[in-house]
Amino acid sequence: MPELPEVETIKLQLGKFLVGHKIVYVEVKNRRVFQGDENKIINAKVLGTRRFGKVTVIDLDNKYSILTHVKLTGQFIYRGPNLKTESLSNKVTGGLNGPHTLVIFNLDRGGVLYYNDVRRFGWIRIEKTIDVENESFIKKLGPDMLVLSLKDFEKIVLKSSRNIKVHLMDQTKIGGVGNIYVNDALWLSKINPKRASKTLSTEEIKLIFNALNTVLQAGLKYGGASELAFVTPDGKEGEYQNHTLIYGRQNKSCQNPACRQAGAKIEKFFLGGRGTYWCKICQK
DNA sequence: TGATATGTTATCTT
DNA sequence: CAAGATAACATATC
Repeated sequence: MPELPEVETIKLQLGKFLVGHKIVYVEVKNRRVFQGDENKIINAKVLGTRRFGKVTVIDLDNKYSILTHVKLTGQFIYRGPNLKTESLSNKVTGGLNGPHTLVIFNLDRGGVLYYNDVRRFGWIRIEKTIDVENESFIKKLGPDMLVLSLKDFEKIVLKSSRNIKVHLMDQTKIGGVGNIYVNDALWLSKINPKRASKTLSTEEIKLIFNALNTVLQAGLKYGGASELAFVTPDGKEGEYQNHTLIYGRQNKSCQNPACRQAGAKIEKFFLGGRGTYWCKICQK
């Protein structure tokens, strides 16, 4: 879930809800997840939000920024005056201020931002705004898939002999692409996930490039995929999990009519330790 | 009980 | 040294 569309959704909603709020105090319940000195952000006002790959950045008016990566199960949930409805998905693990709530940002005017994370893989860091782009993780990121040109994409693809699926998910090569959307994009472009990157033709690379943009835009339109733990900062779920093309569809028919006619079933196997879905009829 | 889970990284291997 | 492969991180759920 937290791939480019999910993180972009987090960025947009946090921007909408937090801008103008002042941070009054921060309760840190887990020191591994919250790295840095929370006192540096007290009394600071939120200016805006940015995204680098799967990292969200919250910029403050005192020259500091909050950087965060939600990894697999991190959740940001806002409650307060900028919210229209206070609905809360039951996917919010442990509820608000529950056993999995690791950080609570108390804001002015009665606003609160909760960070929940069941598996505690995610992190929140405090950095000077001027240092954000030199932060170790962000510095290593490849160009963001949403702004990458076809020409640059082709160069990146042709550089590796690994299978195309694992290569596309390498954040140091391209920022933002994860397992759900790469599976769907390779199905849409009719390319076998096992194909060695550098053996792909210019035509095939163009198909993958267009397919990736198509599925990422679909993910954005649906507010992300919530089939596991992802929830949006307004406390709701995304809908992309109900619209996947091949992800999660093992043993079901391929959605391509010709393959369905032939009785083909989606196969699941592992590539780079991650679940990979493949129709052996149409994905060559 | 064992397999699996959207991400990243440290640590081998090649 | 670099690229690639694999296990590990912590915990819940099926």
